[in-house]
Amino acid sequence: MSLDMKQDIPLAAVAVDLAILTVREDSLMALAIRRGIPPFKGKWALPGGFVLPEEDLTAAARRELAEETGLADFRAHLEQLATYGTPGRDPRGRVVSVAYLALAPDLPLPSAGSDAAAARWMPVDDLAGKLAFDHPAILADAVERARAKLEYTPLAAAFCADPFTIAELRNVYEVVWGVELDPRNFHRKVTTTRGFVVPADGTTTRDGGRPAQLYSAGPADVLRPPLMRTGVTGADR
Amino acid sequence: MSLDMKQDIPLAAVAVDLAILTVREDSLMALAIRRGIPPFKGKWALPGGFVLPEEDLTAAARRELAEETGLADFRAHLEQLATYGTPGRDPRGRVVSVAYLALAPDLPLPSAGSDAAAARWMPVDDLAGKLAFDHPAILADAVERARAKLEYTPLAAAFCADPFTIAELRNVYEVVWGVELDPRNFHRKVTTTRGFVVPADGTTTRDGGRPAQLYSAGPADVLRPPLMRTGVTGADR
DNA sequence: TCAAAAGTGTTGAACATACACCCATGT
DNA sequence: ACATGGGTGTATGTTCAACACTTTTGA
Repeated sequence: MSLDMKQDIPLAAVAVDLAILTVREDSLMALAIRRGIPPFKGKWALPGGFVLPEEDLTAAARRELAEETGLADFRAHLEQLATYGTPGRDPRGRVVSVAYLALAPDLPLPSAGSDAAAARWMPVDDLAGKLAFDHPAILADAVERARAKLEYTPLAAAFCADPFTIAELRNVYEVVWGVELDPRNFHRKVTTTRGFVVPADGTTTRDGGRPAQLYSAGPADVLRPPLMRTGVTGADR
Repeated sequence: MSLDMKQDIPLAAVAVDLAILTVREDSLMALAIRRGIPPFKGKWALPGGFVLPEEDLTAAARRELAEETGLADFRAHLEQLATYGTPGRDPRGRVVSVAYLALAPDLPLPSAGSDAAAARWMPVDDLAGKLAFDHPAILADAVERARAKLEYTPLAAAFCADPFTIAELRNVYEVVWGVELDPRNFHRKVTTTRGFVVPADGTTTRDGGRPAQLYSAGPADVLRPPLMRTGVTGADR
């Protein structure tokens, strides 16, 4: 059953790397680990590791996510980002890395992972020049994907601890996009778009001022209709 | 330098598979090959092959594209789609496949590829139940990606032979989306969106009726501004 | 002359933006 | 009382969808 028995098929190591993003205060952050082993020992990198022989790619990503964040049931959106396999991207040899994008609320400071000397949130802007391997490119692609996805999916809620206020959700957009949004129009848009958010029990004054209604993310599989327009006309949707 | 010298890192074969889509007459088609070698000999599959030891993933995809279509400089849009690595997806052993999506104009019937007994365009709907491996899932993802990308990028032109008429471009949307678009509104929308298409020399009557102005795809790197709306309000763009 | 497709003008509805204004809390 | 943020109402502009109408060819 082994591949190399059949004929001369080149082999490679397969890894997963994770770009775990969160919104903290007023900047977009990513989880970085300081590498405890060569190559690039002592440098910062995205969390990741090799895929086990009988392990699915997504399972490997979930495992790394749990390991690196230190939380067993870390609630986060996880999706495949892209695969990076340029020869020479890893000095150890041919390594093809499947990168995953995770969006997480700004909750627990991760305790140091097993094989990581240190793990911490760092602003993506600071991180761009610090990362080992081709991780700067992976991170850049991750940020771009996240920015784009906020435009046409209700995914922003993945950055918020549940339940959240509309203002907290708005802050996600403002930080990720680097723009200011009108609180009143944003409130209307988000609350009137069916399936985007659903009211939760209670209110909070943690943001100051008048108590704010709490919300949860809408059911994941609910259709999110005119969040986006046709863009080319005439489609009757 | 070999990986297995360092420690026990599991290895896998890395392949690329191509979902090459085109719009023919009135249906969306994909290029399929009839497999000439086991496994699944005689069954239909997406074109693909193993990545060479010192070959970049994109280069492997381009190589396969050229090989399978039989054209050296096959003009087509090519982008990475997703990576499929579930254990057992290939009976020969652990094979991680990086799938690429290609959008091509309906031009030359491909001559049979090297290791393919036959290669032909087939409607994606017919193909769904016929493909080997997990290729039905790959094709489904490819079609979904293509559908989505038409909504917010000027990519439809990749399906058209250059230069093309607005009606031909409209046909792409109608076939890919399975909807009817108003020719008049579509014409206005496409021609007034800056950077989407640029007028080419001459006109044609190949579609019958009054001569139609010919167009080419807009410069790839031109910004495609409000092809999509903010979707969440307030961003001043 | 007629069919067929290209292309323009126009109108009402839907939606986005901007902003006036009121509400409910903590201090 | 007043500062702070939550939330609603409303006017104005832009875009979309529907469709009447004119233009230019081939048969």
